[in-house]
Amino acid sequence: MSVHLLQTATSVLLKDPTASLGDVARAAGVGRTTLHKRFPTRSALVRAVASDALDLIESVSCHVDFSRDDAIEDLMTRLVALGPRVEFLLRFPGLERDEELAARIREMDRPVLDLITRLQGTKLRRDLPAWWILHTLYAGLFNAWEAISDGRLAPLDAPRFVLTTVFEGVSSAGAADRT
Amino acid sequence: MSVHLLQTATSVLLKDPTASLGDVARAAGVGRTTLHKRFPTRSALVRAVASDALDLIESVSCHVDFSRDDAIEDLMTRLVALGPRVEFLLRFPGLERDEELAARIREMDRPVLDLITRLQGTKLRRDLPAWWILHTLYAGLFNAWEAISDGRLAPLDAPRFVLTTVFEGVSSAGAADRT
DNA sequence: ACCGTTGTGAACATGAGTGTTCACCTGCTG
DNA sequence: CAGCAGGTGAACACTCATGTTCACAACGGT
Repeated sequence: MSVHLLQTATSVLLKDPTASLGDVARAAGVGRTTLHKRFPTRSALVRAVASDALDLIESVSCHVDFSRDDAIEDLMTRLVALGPRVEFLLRFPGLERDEELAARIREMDRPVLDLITRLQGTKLRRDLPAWWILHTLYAGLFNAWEAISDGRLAPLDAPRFVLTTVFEGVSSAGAADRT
Repeated sequence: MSVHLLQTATSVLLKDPTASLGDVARAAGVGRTTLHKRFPTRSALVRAVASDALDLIESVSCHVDFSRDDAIEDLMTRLVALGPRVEFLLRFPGLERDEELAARIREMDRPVLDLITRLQGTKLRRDLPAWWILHTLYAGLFNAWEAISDGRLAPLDAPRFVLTTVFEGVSSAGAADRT
């Protein structure tokens, strides 16, 4: 019930961040009054959607063994599968102005940043800052989600696309030692 | 005068897509009435800003020799320098619903897509679709712009970051043949 | 000095989103 | 059956962005 409401709100607000609460309620098949009862204000709804996305990420990242060297591959594969629910976090405008959410996001990034920094000793290049690599990973996720929702990319192809692109790049030089 | 107005509108609307016309006018140091006189409606302003960004891109891409093999590097380097004015195009929500703008964007993408397809015969990997490579390039630009506006990345470092990351990836395997 | 242009502030009407209340209905439980 | 929790639509007041009009000031050209 309530979870379906959040899912609907996510997709509606993601497609049009200026959508009215009436639009959200109608899309979810509930009355606007009911929506207001569960989320008193618009910002409360937005916060709930974002918080739900963060919960989703946490529930995924706690299954990842960050001590393994292929932790990034594992994490990315799992994140790709989450799709729009999480895309909301990176895309919804003005979300970063909520200090509580921003803090949770930073806290969520920390283990990944640590992992990247550690792997820069072995498999990751050292001439790029860890934060840049992190953002590159996110950008790859973002690309995949967008392509999937546009129908251009099959969900099952997505992890491979993201990982090969981010790790090996689009130059054919890197592709040689893989084929 | 009018160009400065568009620049201000770009940055204000980029920071907060829901900013009111009053906010834009105040940031530009002009009266709201004046803004209304130049751009009768809000959507007219948005379209003008987007159109300005497209003009900017066209003025850059006409200096690029698309027959050269390093055309992508050239194009990316020039695009990175444009910064927020163009970021608006990729970021402002609902922009793709304007069919005229969408058509101009597609038309703008076409020569780049052709270039990518051609280069997939030589320097670009063939196991990824051209559109994916294009979006990966855009994602790199996006990352750079965001990092620059956050103050984390020096504008002069940006082209190198984007190009090495997109072409060679973040894995240290590709970095070996460069160092 | 006159006049057209351009920008400005003030004021107003309008519409939409929002938050709230209320009366009513439904289904479940004791 | 009574009571209660949860959902619903209707109606309301309120706020705010928006678009419009108008009168006034500044400026440049004639």
